[in-house]
Amino acid sequence: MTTPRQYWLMKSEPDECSIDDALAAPGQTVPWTGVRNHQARNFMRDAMRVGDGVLFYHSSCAEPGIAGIARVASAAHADPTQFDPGSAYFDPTARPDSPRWLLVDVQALRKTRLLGLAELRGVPALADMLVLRRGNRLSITPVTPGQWQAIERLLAAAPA
DNA sequence: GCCAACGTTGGC
DNA sequence: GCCAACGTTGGC
Repeated sequence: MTTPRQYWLMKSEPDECSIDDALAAPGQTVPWTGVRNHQARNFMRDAMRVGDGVLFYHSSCAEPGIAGIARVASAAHADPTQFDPGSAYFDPTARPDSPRWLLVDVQALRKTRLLGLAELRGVPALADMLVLRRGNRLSITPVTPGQWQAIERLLAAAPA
């Protein structure tokens, strides 16, 4: 029995880790540190599998949108920044024997042209995409196979 | 800087 | 368990 491949959108602030930063990292792989939301954490813990597709999204920046394609490269494991008093993500309530916060490693596969929110909102097949919802704040959201294919079609039709 | 949306906190 | 206050997110 094989687990069907799943797809995700993961937000990163490019000031912290852009698609270029991820591609420049050893193995093009970065630890997805700093998730401090239970729902997003639970997606990583309970639903993500190595090899799942990832839309690498730039948020809180001049040009928000999908900036690259990546894959989930590890199972969920403890996010070390929760134990680091010097980190902005330090969580004094987290204990090493029972970490509260998890991360997965994400391997960048390629940079894409920036698919901005206005363009994405113009694609009927993406109308229900969670990241396009008003008030959406969740940093990791599931993407349907149909949405993933629509993104691939957009990129194939206009690669740059 | 503004502000809508939503999560968290804490008094009761 | 309710809910108002507050903090954070994130596009604009």
